[in-house]
Amino acid sequence: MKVSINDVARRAEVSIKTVSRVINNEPSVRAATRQKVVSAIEELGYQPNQAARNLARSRSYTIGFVYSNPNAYYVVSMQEGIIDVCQNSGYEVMIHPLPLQEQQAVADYLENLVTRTRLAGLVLTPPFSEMPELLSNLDNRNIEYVAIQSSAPSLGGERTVRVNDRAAAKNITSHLIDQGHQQIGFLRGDPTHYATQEREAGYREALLDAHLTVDESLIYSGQYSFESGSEGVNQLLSNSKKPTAIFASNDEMAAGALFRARLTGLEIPEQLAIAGFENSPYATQTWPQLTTATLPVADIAQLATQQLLARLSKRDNELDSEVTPELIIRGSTLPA
Amino acid sequence: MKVSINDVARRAEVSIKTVSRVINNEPSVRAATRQKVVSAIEELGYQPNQAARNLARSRSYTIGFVYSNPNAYYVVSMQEGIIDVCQNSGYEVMIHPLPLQEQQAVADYLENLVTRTRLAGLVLTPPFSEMPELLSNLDNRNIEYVAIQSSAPSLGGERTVRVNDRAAAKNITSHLIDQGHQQIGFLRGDPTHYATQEREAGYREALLDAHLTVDESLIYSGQYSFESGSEGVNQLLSNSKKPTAIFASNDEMAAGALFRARLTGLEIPEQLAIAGFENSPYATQTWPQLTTATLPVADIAQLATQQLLARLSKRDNELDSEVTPELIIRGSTLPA
DNA sequence: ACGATTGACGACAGCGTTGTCATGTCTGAG
DNA sequence: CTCAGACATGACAACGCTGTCGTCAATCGT
Repeated sequence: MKVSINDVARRAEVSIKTVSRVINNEPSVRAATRQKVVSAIEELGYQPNQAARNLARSRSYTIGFVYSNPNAYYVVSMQEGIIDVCQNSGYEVMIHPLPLQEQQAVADYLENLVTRTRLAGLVLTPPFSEMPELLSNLDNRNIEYVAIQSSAPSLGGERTVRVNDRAAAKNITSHLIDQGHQQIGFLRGDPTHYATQEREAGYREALLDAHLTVDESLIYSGQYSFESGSEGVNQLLSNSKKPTAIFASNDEMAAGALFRARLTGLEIPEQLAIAGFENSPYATQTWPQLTTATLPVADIAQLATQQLLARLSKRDNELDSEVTPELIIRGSTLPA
Repeated sequence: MKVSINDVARRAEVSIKTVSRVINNEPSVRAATRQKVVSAIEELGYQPNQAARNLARSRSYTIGFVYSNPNAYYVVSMQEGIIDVCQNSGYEVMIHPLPLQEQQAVADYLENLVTRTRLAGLVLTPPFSEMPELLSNLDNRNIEYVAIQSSAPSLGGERTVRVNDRAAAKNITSHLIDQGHQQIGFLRGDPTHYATQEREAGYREALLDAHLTVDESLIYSGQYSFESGSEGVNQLLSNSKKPTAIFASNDEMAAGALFRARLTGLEIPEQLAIAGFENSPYATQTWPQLTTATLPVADIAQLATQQLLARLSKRDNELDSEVTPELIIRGSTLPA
């Protein structure tokens, strides 16, 4: 049932250590010997025991994915990207959804986690990846991580994959302006995410670039949820100055907005153009479908994981670590 | 930085073994001694090294979650439920999304995985949990698991949490009948899931119970996707005998159906009633909202995990392991 | 009051690897 | 043909914990 390195050694008529060398692809093993060992391993169906390796090397080949995200699609895509890279490098993934708490508490929890399980490294997503104290805490405690964040803050220096939400938000807003809109409403997301500020900044920049003034009454603060999108459009439409277009901070809000706007009897996009952000499944399941920016979540996850693994094995990593979401134009802003 | 059991022992002036006893809550430690050790542990911030424990006990405290599910919401809910239980029992969770493959290949992969990482057990979801050969394979190889499945097959005997999809589907169909519908269309999901057959069986049973005949031309085979729901309703409506109500095998299909039906200009539910299954986010994001059955995914996950952990620690588990989704009636079948 | 039991603890040997260092073997330069 | 020096291999001690068993003292029954 359980075959150990010992059995392999005996079978191949070499020492345990030589088997170990073969397993780890170390040099200094004659080809013939290596072959003997490889055969023995195959014949016996030997699998190295991870726990023993971890103990001996006092490090593990498991990384943790830390998140606190209400959005299932995002979480799953992230996981897929991470696993994808890990599987090709012999790493395993442990998931750690965490409730939102004080940075200090999170840091303590993570340190505890890492020392207990000897996690090799962490992949952090917003909001954790954007908590400055948390990151420097991890730095101090010598915990490897990579933080996925919006471009602006750029905390954590090298250990970062940044998403240029601002540029993308600007592109979307500019697209609306190009369509002739002058009164463009903005549905802000949860203010505890940095992405929120970035998307808003992009919105503002686009308006300024087009020499339009920013009307604060056209900005509504929501929560990235369907409900808050719906509520937001409701409020903006009751304004004296009604928007002719709305840019929602994510697709879920945009879907909510669209839902409510159509309830009110508005034609989309003729009477109200609506754009989202993220290109989540929502974007194609509304009518009309949503103009949005595609956040290549799985790509980001892969990039982040590659960067982390590279650092863990002390390889240098020359991968680009900034990603700009791409504009996708659909019916919700462009009349058929 | 790294404090070992040795340091604690020295500090508490006891033997290593006694510290071990305290950590594992073993009896035969005098209260005073225990207290000394506990203090030492706290003062030093000691964390037992999992790898070493795993090696010494030759078993691990990590369970694997094995799935292959296109539905993000389901996957995440599952994970939440599992983690919930695990955190309270000191277990960790490793996720293993798997491509769909031959049962033998999956079994080999899983065995490999388990012997390599010494995973304590597996939580299997459809379709893996419903592959008879796979399950018996795991049985033979002495790999602990719990399989979440529709009630009918009941493979794997005790190691199972069953969802009574059939009863729930029957309830939904009966509800439609109660509303006076006689021509009820059915959108079937991916035939490789057992759930698919169960839901269809429930649909048929309800019709028979009401002395209605099952009209095969009112049954469309789809894929659990939005697109296939849309396509399905399209096809059923082009029938000579048009349905006045449609029961879709999941909410995503129902949303697709609703989307298409409204495009065609039909009033929902007046001209066409639509019901889904699962109570996913889709169900509340359509207009009108979907009548559906709530599959308490997180509860199921918890139940399954509890059962697995109970078995792992050789405790007896007296938990019920069958769950029937509950009917939720909303606007898509009930005029306001 | 005395042997017999029980309870509290420690010594020591693994668990299955890897790292270090010593040993033995081969190669090529002189 | 000889002898560094490079290469190939093995012995042995960790890694940090748990299981087993032995020891000793406190407790019990009679």
